Amino acid sequence: MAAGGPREHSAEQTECDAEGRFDLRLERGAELALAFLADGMRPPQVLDSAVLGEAHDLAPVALEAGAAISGRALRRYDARVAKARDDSLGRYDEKRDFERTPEPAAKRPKRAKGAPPIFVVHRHEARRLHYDLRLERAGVLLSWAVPKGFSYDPADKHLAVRTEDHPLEYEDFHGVIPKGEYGAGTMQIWDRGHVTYLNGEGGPEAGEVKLVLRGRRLRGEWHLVQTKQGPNTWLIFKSRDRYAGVRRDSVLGADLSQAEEAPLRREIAPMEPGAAAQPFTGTQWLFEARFQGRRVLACKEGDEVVLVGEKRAPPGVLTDLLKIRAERALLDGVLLALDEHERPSRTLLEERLAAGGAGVVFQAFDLVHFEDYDLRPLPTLERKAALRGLLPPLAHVLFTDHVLGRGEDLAEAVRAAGLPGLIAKRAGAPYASGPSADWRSIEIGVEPAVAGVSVRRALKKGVRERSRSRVTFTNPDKVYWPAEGFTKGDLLAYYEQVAEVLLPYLAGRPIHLNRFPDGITGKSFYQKEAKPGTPEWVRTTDIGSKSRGESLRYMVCDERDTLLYLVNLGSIDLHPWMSRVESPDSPDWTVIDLDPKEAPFSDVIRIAREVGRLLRGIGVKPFLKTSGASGLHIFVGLAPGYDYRQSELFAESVARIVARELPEIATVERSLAERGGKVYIDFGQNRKGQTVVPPYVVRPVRGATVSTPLAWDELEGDLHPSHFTLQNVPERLERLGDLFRPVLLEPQDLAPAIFALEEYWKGRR
DNA sequence: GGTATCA
DNA sequence: TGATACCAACGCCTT
DNA sequence: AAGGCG
Ligand SMILES: [Mn+2]
Ligand SMILES: [Mn+2]
Repeated sequence: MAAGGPREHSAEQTECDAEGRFDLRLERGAELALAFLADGMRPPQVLDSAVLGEAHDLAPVALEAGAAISGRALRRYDARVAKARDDSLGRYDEKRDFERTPEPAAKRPKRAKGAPPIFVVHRHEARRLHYDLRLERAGVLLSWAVPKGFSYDPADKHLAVRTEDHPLEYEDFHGVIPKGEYGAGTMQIWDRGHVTYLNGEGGPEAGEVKLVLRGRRLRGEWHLVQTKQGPNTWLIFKSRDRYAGVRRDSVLGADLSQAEEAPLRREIAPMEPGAAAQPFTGTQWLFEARFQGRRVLACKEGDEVVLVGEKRAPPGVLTDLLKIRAERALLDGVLLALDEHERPSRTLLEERLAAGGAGVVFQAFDLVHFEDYDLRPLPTLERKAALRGLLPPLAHVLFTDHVLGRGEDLAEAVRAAGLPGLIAKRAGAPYASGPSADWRSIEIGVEPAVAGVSVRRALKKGVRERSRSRVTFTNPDKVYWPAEGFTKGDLLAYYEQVAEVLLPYLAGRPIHLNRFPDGITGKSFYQKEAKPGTPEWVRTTDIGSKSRGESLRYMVCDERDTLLYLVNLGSIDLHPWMSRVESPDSPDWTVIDLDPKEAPFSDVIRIAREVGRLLRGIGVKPFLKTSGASGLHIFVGLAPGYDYRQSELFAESVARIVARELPEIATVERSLAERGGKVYIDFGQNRKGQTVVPPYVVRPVRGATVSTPLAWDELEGDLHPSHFTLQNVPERLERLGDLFRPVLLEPQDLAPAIFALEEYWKGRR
């Protein structure tokens, strides 16, 4: 093309200009950053104080020295500790007066030769709560103090301070160490079991220990790594294996301490209801819906999965069973097939089993055995918690949820859903064989299900209804998402469900509405002002407007009813300010918004990783979520007192640095035409009166996607915003909790980060 | 989506 | 009473 | 002053 030459040339020109501007703007950013440090922010001490903050209770010398002395003091202290440990247990004896402490003196008893080494974790309520991990090696217990405890999320790296070796007898010790003695406070055995060293027994000396732990809380592969800080400063984190994933400190997130160590026996007689009953309410009981299907025990042992006594095992169920978080497990449940109304059908089940098993799912409701433990002695509630933790999200193996106490409410919901009945289970009862009085079958009169209302939805809805809302819902059947068929009622039901976790991100903040009274394909409009006719219980606040001189009466969504009112107005997502009425000029978070427009989502992922890496590198903890539309949001919670200018400048510096590091795929260019298929790193939302959607709001786009907090290690190839919708986010929330909550609860100081960012920038240039 | 106004 | 009209944001930047 | 952008 004739015009190709000149156009190419001008593109080059533009790029040159852009590069030039980048540098200039970055310079300016750095200067301004310095300027507000001078503005009275505290001097930078974050890098060392972060370490001290973690370690100071465990390193008395560092504590005395105070924050100012920083990492050097720690290293000196560590060196002394290391030297003193030359005689492995010498230091242990030295610290203790055995006339006063109940702890065992070091005698080095012999263990049976060839016995597998053990580990024990003490929960130690000393000056500060911590967990002492002790590993048997060469006749002593190597010990680490872990202040923040353990996490099954491999992204969580927790400080572990190497402490003096303890004698083997300590594995059985628990009790109270008297005041004035070393480590005064209560010491409990939190977990124990066997350990295998994956990289040999020399790991502790080499600065890296890879372990497999087999306990009731800690299981699977863990990794201890010595840091550069000093010989006693280590990190412990979960390695990736079948148990890894969620942030919790015990495998399955359940208390298995009362389980009985035993081999797996698959030929048990399943527990049955002892008698029938009418719907009732009772605090000792939990209630599950009863599904029409085929009762079966599912067994996994290594790579072998079977449905006990069922020859026609559906392949989808079997492959899903391979994915549960256990080497060995026995699950109790029913095989079922759902018709087009999501209602289980026996005839359909028989048909589908005969046809090879497609469309058949296993609805699990109990966990009988897990790894080395017979769970039958555990209370029903604990077994269900274990089962919930055992199951990652699977298409063919599903968790049967329950309600506590309110059997009559569930009966209502179940009746509306067209299911045959309930099972009541005594919450504290063990798992028995055969009929038991601790399970009761509850029949309810079948009523034809309301057309179009799915079983799951009806169950949730019915059980939820209790506190009368002040909001009357209009047009609940209006279709808001034509492609998916989701209605305004679905949207309201979603928000009712997540209100509790969403509200903290809305409370106290003026709110902008983007209303879609005719669904996502209809016309929409923005609204800030509370119109006359707004219920008097909706909180409002007057905020001056520059362009029109007068002030506007903004709404503030403090409560659940306000939320539902706003949603009923046709608001699909909600747009709260980043600052609150009480401090309107001080944002509570900084956001970096990644907008792909044309760019592939894999580019967004790469850029987000880079932003995360940079932020962590300057000492702040970033939080990640999907925007719900097409991109990602990275949030940093802010300590009180920063203004929008500082917040934006910080975001701008980060955005420009990352755009410069990934020039092929990232840009800070605001004009769509100039972006050229790159991901837009938008820092400009950090202004007063601008908004970015908070987590858990539904977006007015195809798929009814939800802005969903993510763990950083979910940033992988097949991640996509479309995976998180109004249908599945409540379940995810139930499973993972609110990953974003630290943004509000653990706000961070920007000043040290800005200083570190400058250092970083200078070093890079 | 809600309200005012009109026939 | 039902049908219909009308209304519901803004700041900042580029051209 | 108008249009783009979020
Ligand atoms: Mn301790
Ligand atoms: Mn965005």
